[in-house]
Amino acid sequence: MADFDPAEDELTPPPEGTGAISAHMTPDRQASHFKRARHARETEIIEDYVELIADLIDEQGEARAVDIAKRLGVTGATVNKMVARLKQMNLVNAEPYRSVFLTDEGREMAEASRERHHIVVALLRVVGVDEATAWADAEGMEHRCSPETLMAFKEFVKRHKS
Amino acid sequence: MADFDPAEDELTPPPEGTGAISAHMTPDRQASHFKRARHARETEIIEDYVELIADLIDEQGEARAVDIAKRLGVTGATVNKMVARLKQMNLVNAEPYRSVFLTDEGREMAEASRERHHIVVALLRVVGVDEATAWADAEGMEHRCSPETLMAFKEFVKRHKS
DNA sequence: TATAAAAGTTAGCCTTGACTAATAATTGTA
DNA sequence: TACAATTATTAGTCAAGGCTAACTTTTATA
Repeated sequence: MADFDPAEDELTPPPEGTGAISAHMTPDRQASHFKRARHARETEIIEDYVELIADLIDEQGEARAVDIAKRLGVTGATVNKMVARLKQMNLVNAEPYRSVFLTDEGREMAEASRERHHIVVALLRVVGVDEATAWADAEGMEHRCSPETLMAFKEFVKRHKS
Repeated sequence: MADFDPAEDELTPPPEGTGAISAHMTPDRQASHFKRARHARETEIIEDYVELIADLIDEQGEARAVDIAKRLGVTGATVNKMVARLKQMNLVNAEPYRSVFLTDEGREMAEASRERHHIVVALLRVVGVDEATAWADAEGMEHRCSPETLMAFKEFVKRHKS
């Protein structure tokens, strides 16, 4: 978690051939894409936890470790460790043997994440992906879309739905 | 790398509310989405390496560790370790102090990966994402699309490109 | 052809995010 | 209320994928 420097992350202009290098796709620009991807991998787990905690609170009034574990398909021990990390990041409040709550910051992240999730699902639906697949694939794609892409998705969906 | 069992990966039908649980989105179905996502995270690095090696071979006739490192934005030591792993997976052939070559299996993976990459870029372009952003975002999204979604993208692009 | 520069290798360390197993606390119920 | 079941915590392990530093091999050039 210390690999991605937004300052050096200039968006890379397109190559011309197969996906290969060109005058525009220099090695270090390509490197910045990969750094961006690595950074996304690191943050998406955090976002998944936070979004799920928000869902549980909304549905059941509280987010218990055991439910988080069940829905993520991991063990309670893993959840416990992760919650400690989220707490340290000031995304959740958690006391021993009590369920987990979101801080303002955490809720903000959850909302943002959830909105992205929905936009991606909507876009997939519009381009013809069936609903089940859309929900399955959105889990993952949502973390890799820049604000620009999400905005484009939103606009596109608005213009094309129904 | 031993978490995802395709056998239990039934696609999850959609929920109805905010993204929350419903009769269709049972906890273990949601868990399978997250397992799928974790699996994708594990394989995408492999795919990035393999695709990049293919690019380098096509462009320069060979893939040297130093060039791989430069384009991925990692150190040579990291590349070395990863190449050893790729070799063990029978995706590349590599001899000490020589550059890296793809096995048939590796080239197959590279082609598939590259094709997915291009489809995603094309889809993004069609829905209005600018070219630079499309290339940046495709790095990452390409690994998270199911065959169904890619097929839908392909069809959609075919129907909509100017 | 020496020798310096570049590239590759190896060893050792770190963090993340999983796991299991053992233990402790809480909760529900007979 | 006591006890059983559920839930949470802690400790220790593992593999992946990064890193740096030291060293070796190859390549290029003075």
